[in-house]
Amino acid sequence: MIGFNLKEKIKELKKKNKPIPAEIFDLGIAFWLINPDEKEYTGEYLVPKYLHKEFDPSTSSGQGFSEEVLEELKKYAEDKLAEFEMKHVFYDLEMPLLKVLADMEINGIGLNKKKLADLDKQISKKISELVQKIYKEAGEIFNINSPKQLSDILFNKLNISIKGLKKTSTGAISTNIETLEALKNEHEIIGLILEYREIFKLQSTYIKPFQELVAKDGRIHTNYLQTGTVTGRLSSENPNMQNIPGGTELSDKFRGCFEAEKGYEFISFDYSQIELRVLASLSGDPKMIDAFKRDLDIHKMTAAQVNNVPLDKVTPEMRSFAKTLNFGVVYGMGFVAFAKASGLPAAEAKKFIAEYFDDFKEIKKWQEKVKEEARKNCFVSNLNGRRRWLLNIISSSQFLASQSEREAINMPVQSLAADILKISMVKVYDYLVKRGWNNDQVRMLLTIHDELLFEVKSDIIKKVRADISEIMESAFKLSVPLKVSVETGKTWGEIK
DNA sequence: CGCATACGCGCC
DNA sequence: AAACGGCGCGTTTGCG
Repeated sequence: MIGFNLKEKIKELKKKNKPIPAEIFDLGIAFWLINPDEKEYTGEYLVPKYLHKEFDPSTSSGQGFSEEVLEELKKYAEDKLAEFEMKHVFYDLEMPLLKVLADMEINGIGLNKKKLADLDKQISKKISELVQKIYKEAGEIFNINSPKQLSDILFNKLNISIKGLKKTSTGAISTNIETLEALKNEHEIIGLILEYREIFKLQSTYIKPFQELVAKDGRIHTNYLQTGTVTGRLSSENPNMQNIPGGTELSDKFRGCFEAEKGYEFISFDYSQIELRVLASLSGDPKMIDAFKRDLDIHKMTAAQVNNVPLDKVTPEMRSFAKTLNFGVVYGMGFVAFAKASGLPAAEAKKFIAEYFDDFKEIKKWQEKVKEEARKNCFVSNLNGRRRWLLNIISSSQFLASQSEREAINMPVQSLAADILKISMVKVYDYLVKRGWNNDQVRMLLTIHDELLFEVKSDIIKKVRADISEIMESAFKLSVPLKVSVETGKTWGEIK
Protein backbone atom coordinates (compact mmCIF):
# COMPACT_ATOMS: atom_id res chain seq x y z
CA MET A 1 0.00 0.00 0.00
CA ILE A 2 1.42 3.33 -1.11
CA GLY A 3 -0.13 6.71 -0.55
CA PHE A 4 -0.84 9.61 1.75
CA ASN A 5 -2.47 9.50 5.17
CA LEU A 6 -2.50 5.72 5.21
CA LYS A 7 -3.60 5.78 8.85
CA GLU A 8 -7.07 6.67 7.63
CA LYS A 9 -7.01 3.86 5.07
CA ILE A 10 -5.90 1.42 7.76
CA LYS A 11 -8.74 2.59 9.98
CA GLU A 12 -11.24 1.96 7.16
CA LEU A 13 -9.86 -1.54 6.61
CA LYS A 14 -9.99 -2.29 10.33
CA LYS A 15 -13.56 -1.10 10.60
CA LYS A 16 -14.52 -3.39 7.73
CA ASN A 17 -12.55 -6.25 9.31
CA LYS A 18 -10.33 -6.45 6.25
CA PRO A 19 -6.67 -7.45 6.44
CA ILE A 20 -3.99 -4.77 6.58
CA PRO A 21 -1.37 -5.08 3.80
CA ALA A 22 2.03 -6.14 5.08
CA GLU A 23 3.88 -3.61 2.96
CA ILE A 24 3.03 -0.06 3.79
CA PHE A 25 4.70 3.05 2.40
CA ASP A 26 3.26 6.33 3.63
CA LEU A 27 4.66 9.05 1.39
CA GLY A 28 3.83 11.91 3.73
CA ILE A 29 5.73 10.27 6.59
CA ALA A 30 8.68 9.48 4.33
CA PHE A 31 8.95 13.12 3.27
CA TRP A 32 8.53 14.22 6.86
CA LEU A 33 11.57 12.15 7.86
CA ILE A 34 13.53 13.62 4.97
CA ASN A 35 12.55 17.13 6.00
CA PRO A 36 10.43 17.53 9.13
CA ASP A 37 9.62 21.19 8.59
CA GLU A 38 8.00 20.94 5.21
CA LYS A 39 4.87 23.11 5.07
CA GLU A 40 2.55 20.19 4.27
CA TYR A 41 2.80 16.47 3.70
CA THR A 42 -0.05 16.16 1.21
CA GLY A 43 0.22 15.04 -2.40
CA GLU A 44 -1.06 18.41 -3.56
CA TYR A 45 1.96 19.99 -1.98
CA LEU A 46 4.67 17.37 -2.48
CA VAL A 47 4.00 16.25 -6.06
CA PRO A 48 4.46 19.67 -7.67
CA LYS A 49 7.36 20.50 -5.35
CA TYR A 50 9.42 17.34 -5.85
CA LEU A 51 8.29 16.00 -9.24
CA HIS A 52 7.43 19.34 -10.88
CA LYS A 53 4.10 17.89 -11.99
CA GLU A 54 0.65 19.33 -11.69
CA PHE A 55 -1.89 18.05 -9.24
CA ASP A 56 -4.60 16.34 -11.31
CA PRO A 57 -7.83 15.50 -9.50
CA SER A 58 -9.26 13.60 -12.48
CA THR A 59 -6.98 10.56 -12.22
CA SER A 60 -8.29 7.05 -11.66
CA SER A 61 -6.61 6.56 -8.28
CA GLY A 62 -9.03 9.07 -6.84
CA GLN A 63 -6.15 10.65 -4.96
CA GLY A 64 -5.31 13.19 -7.62
CA PHE A 65 -2.34 11.16 -8.84
CA SER A 66 -1.76 8.16 -11.02
CA GLU A 67 -0.08 5.05 -9.69
CA GLU A 68 2.96 6.02 -11.73
CA VAL A 69 3.27 9.34 -9.96
CA LEU A 70 2.99 7.67 -6.56
CA GLU A 71 5.68 5.17 -7.57
CA GLU A 72 7.89 7.97 -8.78
CA LEU A 73 7.51 9.82 -5.51
CA LYS A 74 8.19 6.62 -3.57
CA LYS A 75 11.38 6.08 -5.55
CA TYR A 76 12.54 9.57 -4.71
CA ALA A 77 11.76 9.05 -1.01
CA GLU A 78 13.39 5.60 -0.89
CA ASP A 79 16.63 6.97 -2.27
CA LYS A 80 16.67 9.80 0.23
CA LEU A 81 15.81 7.52 3.17
CA ALA A 82 18.70 5.26 2.17
CA GLU A 83 21.08 8.19 1.71
CA PHE A 84 20.14 9.61 5.14
CA GLU A 85 20.24 6.20 6.86
CA MET A 86 16.62 6.48 7.84
CA LYS A 87 15.34 3.18 6.46
CA HIS A 88 15.33 1.65 9.92
CA VAL A 89 13.32 4.42 11.53
CA PHE A 90 10.90 4.46 8.58
CA TYR A 91 10.29 0.74 8.05
CA ASP A 92 10.76 -0.54 11.60
CA LEU A 93 9.26 2.28 13.60
CA GLU A 94 7.06 4.75 11.75
CA MET A 95 5.30 2.26 9.45
CA PRO A 96 4.55 -0.28 12.24
CA LEU A 97 3.27 2.63 14.33
CA LEU A 98 0.50 3.42 11.84
CA LYS A 99 -1.69 0.50 12.89
CA VAL A 100 -1.07 1.27 16.56
CA LEU A 101 -2.26 4.84 16.13
CA ALA A 102 -5.19 3.65 14.02
CA ASP A 103 -6.35 1.41 16.88
CA MET A 104 -5.91 4.15 19.46
CA GLU A 105 -8.00 6.55 17.42
CA ILE A 106 -10.70 3.96 16.82
CA ASN A 107 -10.73 3.07 20.53
CA GLY A 108 -11.14 6.62 21.79
CA ILE A 109 -11.58 7.37 25.49
CA GLY A 110 -14.86 7.33 27.36
CA LEU A 111 -16.24 10.70 28.46
CA ASN A 112 -19.22 10.98 30.80
CA LYS A 113 -21.32 13.66 29.10
CA LYS A 114 -23.68 14.15 32.01
CA LYS A 115 -20.86 14.64 34.49
CA LEU A 116 -19.32 17.12 32.08
CA ALA A 117 -22.58 19.03 31.65
CA ASP A 118 -22.88 19.31 35.44
CA LEU A 119 -19.34 20.62 35.66
CA ASP A 120 -20.17 23.10 32.89
CA LYS A 121 -23.05 24.48 34.97
CA GLN A 122 -20.86 24.80 38.07
CA ILE A 123 -18.20 26.61 36.11
CA SER A 124 -20.66 28.94 34.40
CA LYS A 125 -21.93 30.04 37.81
CA LYS A 126 -18.42 30.68 39.09
CA ILE A 127 -17.55 32.62 35.94
CA SER A 128 -20.54 34.94 36.14
CA GLU A 129 -19.83 35.61 39.82
CA LEU A 130 -16.24 36.46 39.02
CA VAL A 131 -17.22 38.64 36.08
CA GLN A 132 -19.54 40.71 38.28
CA LYS A 133 -16.82 41.16 40.91
CA ILE A 134 -14.32 42.19 38.25
CA TYR A 135 -16.72 44.77 36.73
CA LYS A 136 -17.31 46.17 40.21
CA GLU A 137 -13.59 46.51 40.92
CA ALA A 138 -13.03 48.07 37.49
CA GLY A 139 -15.96 50.41 37.86
CA GLU A 140 -17.20 49.54 34.39
CA ILE A 141 -18.15 46.74 32.06
CA PHE A 142 -15.46 45.63 29.62
CA ASN A 143 -14.30 42.54 27.77
CA ILE A 144 -12.03 40.71 30.20
CA ASN A 145 -10.90 38.41 27.40
CA SER A 146 -9.41 41.32 25.48
CA PRO A 147 -5.81 41.95 26.56
CA LYS A 148 -6.12 45.39 25.01
CA GLN A 149 -9.17 46.40 27.05
CA LEU A 150 -7.84 44.73 30.19
CA SER A 151 -4.55 46.55 29.87
CA ASP A 152 -6.42 49.85 29.51
CA ILE A 153 -8.41 49.20 32.69
CA LEU A 154 -5.42 48.09 34.75
CA PHE A 155 -2.79 50.59 33.70
CA ASN A 156 -4.80 53.65 32.65
CA LYS A 157 -7.97 53.56 34.71
CA LEU A 158 -6.78 51.89 37.91
CA ASN A 159 -3.30 53.37 37.49
CA ILE A 160 -1.42 50.26 38.45
CA SER A 161 2.28 50.98 38.12
CA ILE A 162 3.84 49.69 34.91
CA LYS A 163 7.45 50.06 35.91
CA GLY A 164 9.52 47.02 35.01
CA LEU A 165 6.62 45.21 33.42
CA LYS A 166 7.11 43.05 30.37
CA LYS A 167 5.89 44.25 27.02
CA THR A 168 4.47 42.20 24.18
CA SER A 169 6.11 41.99 20.76
CA THR A 170 3.95 44.90 19.59
CA GLY A 171 4.93 47.12 22.51
CA ALA A 172 1.79 46.87 24.62
CA ILE A 173 2.06 46.07 28.34
CA SER A 174 1.60 42.35 28.70
CA THR A 175 -1.31 41.05 30.73
CA ASN A 176 -0.10 37.48 30.91
CA ILE A 177 -0.11 35.37 34.08
CA GLU A 178 3.50 36.08 34.85
CA THR A 179 2.92 39.84 34.77
CA LEU A 180 -0.34 39.68 36.71
CA GLU A 181 1.20 37.40 39.33
CA ALA A 182 3.74 40.11 40.10
CA LEU A 183 0.91 42.64 40.56
CA LYS A 184 -1.14 40.49 42.90
CA ASN A 185 -0.68 42.82 45.86
CA GLU A 186 -1.27 46.00 43.85
CA HIS A 187 -5.02 45.68 43.46
CA GLU A 188 -7.94 43.42 44.41
CA ILE A 189 -8.85 42.98 40.76
CA ILE A 190 -5.65 41.10 39.88
CA GLY A 191 -6.47 38.01 41.90
CA LEU A 192 -9.96 37.95 40.42
CA ILE A 193 -8.58 38.16 36.88
CA LEU A 194 -6.18 35.31 37.55
CA GLU A 195 -8.98 33.16 38.90
CA TYR A 196 -11.19 34.11 35.95
CA ARG A 197 -8.48 33.30 33.40
CA GLU A 198 -8.00 29.82 34.77
CA ILE A 199 -11.61 28.76 34.79
CA PHE A 200 -12.56 30.56 31.57
CA LYS A 201 -9.77 28.69 29.82
CA LEU A 202 -11.01 25.43 31.29
CA GLN A 203 -14.50 26.09 30.01
CA SER A 204 -13.75 27.57 26.60
CA THR A 205 -10.93 25.26 25.55
CA TYR A 206 -11.97 22.02 27.21
CA ILE A 207 -15.41 21.73 28.76
CA LYS A 208 -17.39 23.33 25.91
CA PRO A 209 -15.67 21.80 22.87
CA PHE A 210 -15.35 18.34 24.42
CA GLN A 211 -19.10 18.11 24.88
CA GLU A 212 -19.47 18.62 21.13
CA LEU A 213 -16.75 16.10 20.33
CA VAL A 214 -18.17 13.11 22.18
CA ALA A 215 -19.01 10.56 19.48
CA LYS A 216 -22.10 8.36 19.37
CA ASP A 217 -20.17 5.66 21.22
CA GLY A 218 -19.72 8.06 24.15
CA ARG A 219 -16.02 8.42 23.48
CA ILE A 220 -13.55 11.06 22.36
CA HIS A 221 -11.57 10.09 19.26
CA THR A 222 -8.53 12.29 18.77
CA ASN A 223 -6.45 12.44 15.60
CA TYR A 224 -2.74 11.78 16.02
CA LEU A 225 -0.46 13.63 13.63
CA GLN A 226 2.57 11.57 12.82
CA THR A 227 4.11 14.42 10.83
CA GLY A 228 3.15 17.15 13.28
CA THR A 229 6.50 17.98 14.86
CA VAL A 230 10.09 18.62 13.83
CA THR A 231 11.56 16.37 16.52
CA GLY A 232 9.73 13.09 15.97
CA ARG A 233 7.17 13.54 18.66
CA LEU A 234 3.52 12.92 17.87
CA SER A 235 0.95 15.64 18.17
CA SER A 236 -2.78 15.34 18.72
CA GLU A 237 -5.71 17.38 17.39
CA ASN A 238 -9.50 17.59 17.24
CA PRO A 239 -9.24 17.45 20.18
CA ASN A 240 -5.68 17.73 21.43
CA MET A 241 -5.53 15.03 24.11
CA GLN A 242 -1.96 15.91 25.00
CA ASN A 243 -2.68 19.14 26.86
CA ILE A 244 -5.57 18.20 29.14
CA PRO A 245 -5.25 20.30 32.30
CA GLY A 246 -4.78 18.73 35.70
CA GLY A 247 -3.52 19.44 39.18
CA THR A 248 -6.13 21.95 40.31
CA GLU A 249 -9.50 21.22 41.89
CA LEU A 250 -11.56 22.04 38.81
CA SER A 251 -9.19 20.65 36.20
CA ASP A 252 -9.07 17.36 38.08
CA LYS A 253 -12.87 17.36 38.01
CA PHE A 254 -12.60 17.67 34.23
CA ARG A 255 -10.18 14.76 34.13
CA GLY A 256 -12.64 12.89 36.32
CA CYS A 257 -15.17 13.03 33.46
CA PHE A 258 -13.00 10.60 31.49
CA GLU A 259 -14.14 7.22 32.74
CA ALA A 260 -13.04 3.66 32.09
CA GLU A 261 -15.71 1.32 30.78
CA LYS A 262 -17.51 -0.84 33.35
CA GLY A 263 -15.29 -3.76 34.32
CA TYR A 264 -12.18 -1.88 33.17
CA GLU A 265 -9.66 0.44 34.77
CA PHE A 266 -7.31 3.07 33.44
CA ILE A 267 -3.62 2.39 33.83
CA SER A 268 -0.94 4.88 32.93
CA PHE A 269 2.77 4.21 32.41
CA ASP A 270 5.00 7.21 32.68
CA TYR A 271 8.70 7.31 31.83
CA SER A 272 10.37 8.98 34.78
CA GLN A 273 12.73 11.83 33.78
CA ILE A 274 13.23 10.35 30.34
CA GLU A 275 14.78 13.43 28.73
CA LEU A 276 17.35 13.87 31.49
CA ARG A 277 18.18 10.16 31.32
CA VAL A 278 18.67 10.48 27.57
CA LEU A 279 20.86 13.54 28.12
CA ALA A 280 22.93 11.71 30.71
CA SER A 281 23.38 8.80 28.33
CA LEU A 282 24.18 10.86 25.24
CA SER A 283 26.62 13.12 27.02
CA GLY A 284 28.20 10.33 29.02
CA ASP A 285 28.40 12.65 32.00
CA PRO A 286 29.68 10.47 34.85
CA LYS A 287 27.97 12.33 37.69
CA MET A 288 24.58 12.32 36.05
CA ILE A 289 24.92 8.71 34.95
CA ASP A 290 25.91 7.70 38.45
CA ALA A 291 22.90 9.51 39.90
CA PHE A 292 20.48 7.65 37.64
CA LYS A 293 22.23 4.32 38.17
CA ARG A 294 21.78 4.77 41.90
CA ASP A 295 18.21 5.96 41.36
CA LEU A 296 18.91 9.16 43.27
CA ASP A 297 16.56 12.13 43.33
CA ILE A 298 18.19 13.84 40.34
CA HIS A 299 17.07 17.38 41.21
CA LYS A 300 18.29 16.97 44.78
CA MET A 301 21.57 15.60 43.52
CA THR A 302 21.99 18.54 41.16
CA ALA A 303 21.19 20.90 44.02
CA ALA A 304 23.90 19.32 46.16
CA GLN A 305 26.37 19.66 43.30
CA VAL A 306 25.77 23.28 42.33
CA ASN A 307 25.53 24.44 45.94
CA ASN A 308 28.55 22.43 47.03
CA VAL A 309 26.74 20.84 49.96
CA PRO A 310 26.13 17.21 50.94
CA LEU A 311 22.82 15.63 49.90
CA ASP A 312 21.33 15.87 53.38
CA LYS A 313 21.93 19.62 53.47
CA VAL A 314 19.84 20.34 50.36
CA THR A 315 16.89 22.62 51.19
CA PRO A 316 13.58 22.45 49.31
CA GLU A 317 14.41 25.83 47.76
CA MET A 318 17.78 24.58 46.53
CA ARG A 319 16.09 21.55 45.00
CA SER A 320 13.52 23.73 43.28
CA PHE A 321 16.24 25.88 41.63
CA ALA A 322 18.05 22.74 40.57
CA LYS A 323 14.90 21.34 39.01
CA THR A 324 14.39 24.48 36.93
CA LEU A 325 18.04 24.33 35.97
CA ASN A 326 17.91 20.66 34.96
CA PHE A 327 15.01 21.26 32.62
CA GLY A 328 16.40 24.56 31.42
CA VAL A 329 19.66 22.98 30.41
CA VAL A 330 17.89 20.54 28.11
CA TYR A 331 16.36 23.52 26.35
CA GLY A 332 19.43 25.76 26.24
CA MET A 333 18.10 28.29 28.71
CA GLY A 334 20.16 31.44 29.26
CA PHE A 335 20.77 33.09 32.59
CA VAL A 336 18.14 35.78 32.04
CA ALA A 337 15.43 33.19 31.55
CA PHE A 338 16.73 31.16 34.47
CA ALA A 339 16.69 34.25 36.67
CA LYS A 340 13.07 34.86 35.75
CA ALA A 341 12.04 31.25 36.15
CA SER A 342 13.79 30.83 39.49
CA GLY A 343 13.30 34.30 40.95
CA LEU A 344 17.04 34.68 41.51
CA PRO A 345 18.87 37.92 40.67
CA ALA A 346 20.52 37.74 37.25
CA ALA A 347 24.04 37.61 38.70
CA GLU A 348 23.12 34.72 40.98
CA ALA A 349 21.46 32.92 38.10
CA LYS A 350 24.56 33.31 35.99
CA LYS A 351 26.69 31.84 38.78
CA PHE A 352 24.34 28.89 39.16
CA ILE A 353 24.54 28.02 35.49
CA ALA A 354 28.31 28.35 35.46
CA GLU A 355 28.48 26.07 38.48
CA TYR A 356 26.16 23.58 36.79
CA PHE A 357 28.32 23.23 33.72
CA ASP A 358 31.43 23.11 35.88
CA ASP A 359 29.97 20.17 37.76
CA PHE A 360 28.55 18.36 34.73
CA LYS A 361 31.46 18.98 32.40
CA GLU A 362 30.52 16.34 29.85
CA ILE A 363 27.12 17.90 29.28
CA LYS A 364 28.76 21.16 28.32
CA LYS A 365 31.20 19.33 26.06
CA TRP A 366 28.42 17.35 24.44
CA GLN A 367 26.38 20.47 23.75
CA GLU A 368 29.39 22.16 22.15
CA LYS A 369 29.95 19.09 20.00
CA VAL A 370 26.33 19.06 18.84
CA LYS A 371 26.47 22.75 17.94
CA GLU A 372 29.68 22.28 15.99
CA GLU A 373 28.19 19.39 14.04
CA ALA A 374 25.09 21.41 13.33
CA ARG A 375 27.19 24.26 11.97
CA LYS A 376 29.18 21.84 9.83
CA ASN A 377 26.18 19.96 8.38
CA CYS A 378 23.28 22.39 8.80
CA PHE A 379 21.40 19.54 10.44
CA VAL A 380 21.41 17.48 13.62
CA SER A 381 20.32 13.88 13.96
CA ASN A 382 19.52 11.48 16.76
CA LEU A 383 20.78 7.96 17.44
CA ASN A 384 18.17 6.47 15.11
CA GLY A 385 19.03 8.74 12.23
CA ARG A 386 16.10 11.08 12.66
CA ARG A 387 17.17 14.42 11.27
CA ARG A 388 16.30 18.08 11.69
CA TRP A 389 17.61 20.71 9.31
CA LEU A 390 18.92 23.90 10.89
CA LEU A 391 19.70 26.21 8.00
CA ASN A 392 19.76 29.26 10.27
CA ILE A 393 22.60 28.00 12.39
CA ILE A 394 25.03 29.78 10.08
CA SER A 395 22.83 32.86 9.82
CA SER A 396 24.53 36.24 10.21
CA SER A 397 21.70 37.14 12.56
CA GLN A 398 22.93 36.43 16.07
CA PHE A 399 19.38 35.87 17.22
CA LEU A 400 18.57 33.31 14.54
CA ALA A 401 21.88 31.50 14.93
CA SER A 402 21.42 31.26 18.69
CA GLN A 403 17.88 30.02 18.29
CA SER A 404 19.15 27.27 15.99
CA GLU A 405 21.78 26.36 18.56
CA ARG A 406 19.12 25.85 21.21
CA GLU A 407 17.09 23.79 18.78
CA ALA A 408 20.22 21.79 17.97
CA ILE A 409 20.99 20.81 21.56
CA ASN A 410 17.37 19.98 22.28
CA MET A 411 16.71 17.87 19.22
CA PRO A 412 18.84 14.75 19.89
CA VAL A 413 17.39 14.58 23.39
CA GLN A 414 13.72 15.23 22.74
CA SER A 415 13.70 13.13 19.59
CA LEU A 416 15.36 10.09 21.15
CA ALA A 417 12.94 10.26 24.06
CA ALA A 418 10.12 10.38 21.50
CA ASP A 419 11.57 7.37 19.66
CA ILE A 420 11.80 5.38 22.87
CA LEU A 421 8.10 5.90 23.51
CA LYS A 422 7.26 4.97 19.92
CA ILE A 423 9.36 1.80 20.20
CA SER A 424 7.47 0.97 23.38
CA MET A 425 4.15 1.51 21.67
CA VAL A 426 4.99 -0.93 18.88
CA LYS A 427 6.38 -3.51 21.30
CA VAL A 428 3.43 -3.28 23.65
CA TYR A 429 1.08 -3.53 20.68
CA ASP A 430 2.77 -6.70 19.45
CA TYR A 431 2.59 -8.12 22.96
CA LEU A 432 -1.13 -7.41 23.20
CA VAL A 433 -1.84 -8.88 19.77
CA LYS A 434 0.16 -12.01 20.63
CA ARG A 435 -1.85 -12.44 23.81
CA GLY A 436 -5.09 -11.91 21.94
CA TRP A 437 -5.87 -8.98 24.24
CA ASN A 438 -5.55 -6.05 21.88
CA ASN A 439 -8.59 -3.75 21.72
CA ASP A 440 -10.46 -6.20 23.87
CA GLN A 441 -9.10 -6.92 27.34
CA VAL A 442 -6.55 -4.16 26.88
CA ARG A 443 -6.97 -0.98 24.86
CA MET A 444 -4.20 1.49 24.19
CA LEU A 445 -5.86 4.90 24.40
CA LEU A 446 -3.50 7.82 24.69
CA THR A 447 0.13 8.72 24.10
CA ILE A 448 1.36 11.88 25.82
CA HIS A 449 5.07 12.23 24.97
CA ASP A 450 6.46 10.21 27.88
CA GLU A 451 3.31 8.44 28.95
CA LEU A 452 0.92 5.75 27.69
CA LEU A 453 -2.63 5.37 28.95
CA PHE A 454 -4.55 2.11 28.63
CA GLU A 455 -7.95 0.78 29.58
CA VAL A 456 -7.64 -2.73 31.01
CA LYS A 457 -10.04 -5.41 32.23
CA SER A 458 -9.75 -5.34 36.01
CA ASP A 459 -9.05 -9.07 36.39
CA ILE A 460 -5.79 -8.97 34.42
CA ILE A 461 -4.50 -5.62 35.55
CA LYS A 462 -1.72 -7.00 37.73
CA LYS A 463 -0.26 -9.06 34.91
CA VAL A 464 -0.59 -6.24 32.38
CA ARG A 465 0.98 -3.80 34.77
CA ALA A 466 4.04 -5.99 35.24
CA ASP A 467 4.40 -6.92 31.57
CA ILE A 468 4.02 -3.45 30.08
CA SER A 469 6.37 -1.96 32.68
CA GLU A 470 8.94 -4.53 31.71
CA ILE A 471 8.50 -3.91 27.99
CA MET A 472 8.83 -0.15 28.41
CA GLU A 473 11.82 -0.30 30.74
CA SER A 474 13.70 -2.55 28.34
CA ALA A 475 12.54 -0.88 25.12
CA PHE A 476 15.84 0.88 24.51
CA LYS A 477 19.32 0.45 25.89
CA LEU A 478 20.76 3.62 27.37
CA SER A 479 23.78 3.80 29.63
CA VAL A 480 21.35 4.56 32.46
CA PRO A 481 18.24 2.57 33.40
CA LEU A 482 14.83 3.58 32.09
CA LYS A 483 12.29 3.84 34.86
CA VAL A 484 8.52 3.67 34.50
CA SER A 485 6.00 4.77 37.09
CA VAL A 486 2.52 3.31 37.01
CA GLU A 487 -0.84 4.55 38.25
CA THR A 488 -4.37 3.21 38.01
CA GLY A 489 -7.88 4.58 38.45
CA LYS A 490 -11.49 4.28 37.40
CA THR A 491 -11.33 7.82 36.05
CA TRP A 492 -8.47 9.84 34.63
CA GLY A 493 -8.88 12.23 37.55
CA GLU A 494 -7.74 9.54 39.97
CA ILE A 495 -4.42 9.25 38.20
CA LYS A 496 -1.44 11.36 39.31
C1' DC B 1 -18.17 38.18 6.14
C1' DG B 2 -14.05 35.10 6.40
C1' DC B 3 -9.22 34.99 7.32
C1' DA B 4 -4.73 35.97 9.40
C1' DT B 5 -2.43 37.71 13.43
C1' DA B 6 -1.56 38.75 18.22
C1' DC B 7 -2.02 37.21 22.59
C1' DG B 8 -2.55 34.01 25.97
C1' DC B 9 -2.26 29.31 27.99
C1' DG B 10 -3.08 24.15 28.47
C1' DC B 11 0.45 19.98 28.35
C1' DC B 12 5.34 17.29 28.09
C1' DA C 1 21.02 43.44 26.41
C1' DA C 2 18.64 39.23 25.83
C1' DA C 3 16.97 34.76 23.90
C1' DC C 4 13.54 28.04 27.09
C1' DG C 5 12.83 23.13 23.51
C1' DG C 6 8.21 20.82 21.38
C1' DC C 7 2.95 21.26 20.39
C1' DG C 8 -2.85 22.80 19.44
C1' DC C 9 -6.50 25.94 20.28
C1' DG C 10 -9.73 29.85 21.93
C1' DT C 11 -10.72 34.84 21.68
C1' DT C 12 -9.93 39.34 19.94
C1' DT C 13 -8.69 42.46 16.49
C1' DG C 14 -7.67 44.39 12.05
C1' DC C 15 -7.73 43.74 7.21
C1' DG C 16 -9.64 42.96 2.65
